[in-house]
Amino acid sequence: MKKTSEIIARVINELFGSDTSVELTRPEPQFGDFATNIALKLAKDIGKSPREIAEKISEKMQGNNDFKKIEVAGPGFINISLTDQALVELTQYKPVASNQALSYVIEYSCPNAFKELHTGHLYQTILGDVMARLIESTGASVHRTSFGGDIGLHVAKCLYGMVQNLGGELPQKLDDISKAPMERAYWISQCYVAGSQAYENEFAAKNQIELYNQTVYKIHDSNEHGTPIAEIYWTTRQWSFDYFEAFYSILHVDNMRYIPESSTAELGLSLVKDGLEKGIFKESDGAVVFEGDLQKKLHTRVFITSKGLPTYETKDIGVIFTEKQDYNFDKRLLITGNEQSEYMKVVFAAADALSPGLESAMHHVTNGTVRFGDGKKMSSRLGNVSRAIDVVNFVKDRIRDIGSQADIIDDVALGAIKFEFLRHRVGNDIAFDIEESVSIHGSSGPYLQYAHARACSILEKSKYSENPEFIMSGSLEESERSLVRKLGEYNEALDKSVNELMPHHICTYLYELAQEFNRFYEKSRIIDSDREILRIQIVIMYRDTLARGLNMLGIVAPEKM
RNA sequence: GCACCCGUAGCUCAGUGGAUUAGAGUAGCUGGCUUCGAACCAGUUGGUCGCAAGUUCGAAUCUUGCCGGGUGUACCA
Repeated sequence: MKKTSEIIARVINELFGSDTSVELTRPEPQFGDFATNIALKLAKDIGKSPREIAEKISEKMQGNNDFKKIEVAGPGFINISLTDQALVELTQYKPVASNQALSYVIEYSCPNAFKELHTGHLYQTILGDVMARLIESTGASVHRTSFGGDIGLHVAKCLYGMVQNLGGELPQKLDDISKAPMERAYWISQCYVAGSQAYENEFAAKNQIELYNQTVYKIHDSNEHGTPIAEIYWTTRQWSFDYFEAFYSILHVDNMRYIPESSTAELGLSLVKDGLEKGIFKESDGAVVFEGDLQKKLHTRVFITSKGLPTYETKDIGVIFTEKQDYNFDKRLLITGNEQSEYMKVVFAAADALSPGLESAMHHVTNGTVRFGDGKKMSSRLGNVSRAIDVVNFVKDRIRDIGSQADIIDDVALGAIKFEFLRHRVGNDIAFDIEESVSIHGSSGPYLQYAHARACSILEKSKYSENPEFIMSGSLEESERSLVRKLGEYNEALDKSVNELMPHHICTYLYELAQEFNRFYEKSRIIDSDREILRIQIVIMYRDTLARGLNMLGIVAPEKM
């Protein structure tokens, strides 16, 4: 594709002396393999009719070995058909690792300690993992981080609930709780709910919880481990971290470094106080604020409260600089829900004021919220529907019902969940219909996994499947050509996903690819056909492309299912 | 009030740094398995791309104004 666009650019330069980059699109197959509207774009500058320009360009392109046919269509589109040989070459193209020297930080998932992961975390963890894979594919070194609260009111509420549950500040009683990370997390979350309710309803509890809030800060300040309440705090905090690890491993996403808020508050606080002296921050009603700017569409936000406590803003400043110190990132990608979009603009602007240039190195991607397509059905079957683990288990059960082989149920269930989340454009809300997501028909993870398994099964039956070289003699038949053409588009879909940080392009592509294969398969006999050698080569390319795409999405491509 | 995001077929979504005849899945209807895995394929029904104006040879896509939905708007995280 790049090669073709360069050829056209050169031709334009020779004809009209202007330097332009030529963008090619993939038109309907009947119009050719590539198309460009460059003539229409040039018409104004050159002062000739688009059609005339297109004719000249196409004339000059004739005779190139890669092109079978070049036509001018409509108002001045140039439609290009490649030779079969050139089409096959496109499938061989490998993208170059262009970001080898760059250091990336990508922060996502970000659950609070002492809480369970909900559906939003599930989505974001999957999305962030794929974003990281996409960036890794360009050769950059990627550091995955997750940032969350291990201090604050929610922790105090939880501590209160735990103490009630244990019958006092009795850390030794924690031994009676399950050893399993998921069950421990469940217990902690139950305590949080109880503590939360007590906070709302009981005056004495509210006072005690506010005391605990102070206590937790003190525990950190003095690194206190001796008191019973400190012991409960440190132990269950670790349980929380263990639970995160356990959950990420269920999802088969790479481990990330969890940066707790307690470790960034101090750094953030000192940076903001420095900034206050430099006039970056201002005092207002006893609080330290970053003043908004109507032009830049920033609103004013508090960084240090009038009581001297750091807000989330300051902790976020802390984590930015922690990551800068530890990884010296060139780019920092942050993924959060889109409700934080305005908030984060302010934090980024403040960070940039503290260290000029930082803002341009940071990029905030916001994801939509996960809604439930059929709320009624969900809640009756699942109870608490917002828990991530319930969604995972539900999908596993459904996949099991369908009758998949036991050893790949987890892979298929995860494939279903991941694909369902990833096929949507990032930023849009996701209507998660759980029944639909486990569907094995249509645009789904299991459909693609099945497609892969089927290709593997065909290859197993042919004696030519070990042949690594693509040998082409003669020309491609129509159904072969359509599939080869589609195979060549993988790299374009990947590039698009990387450049836009939009994984759904790969999803769309893989589904189209599988459909194209199924059409080919209906029409063309493979095994025992006189074109078996050629067709097997195409199936190999197909299987590999499918596997590469699925792996990029963090989905296992099974050989059997 | 102001700011940001969204509005495409009954439902779920692609397509939105302009382009040839708006596409998929799903639901409905029809046809195709003694044949390489039918978890499939083919055909069909279904759309004034929220509304209106503007820019252009050309707008789902860009601009403006409305309508509708969501979110955010200083001491919670």
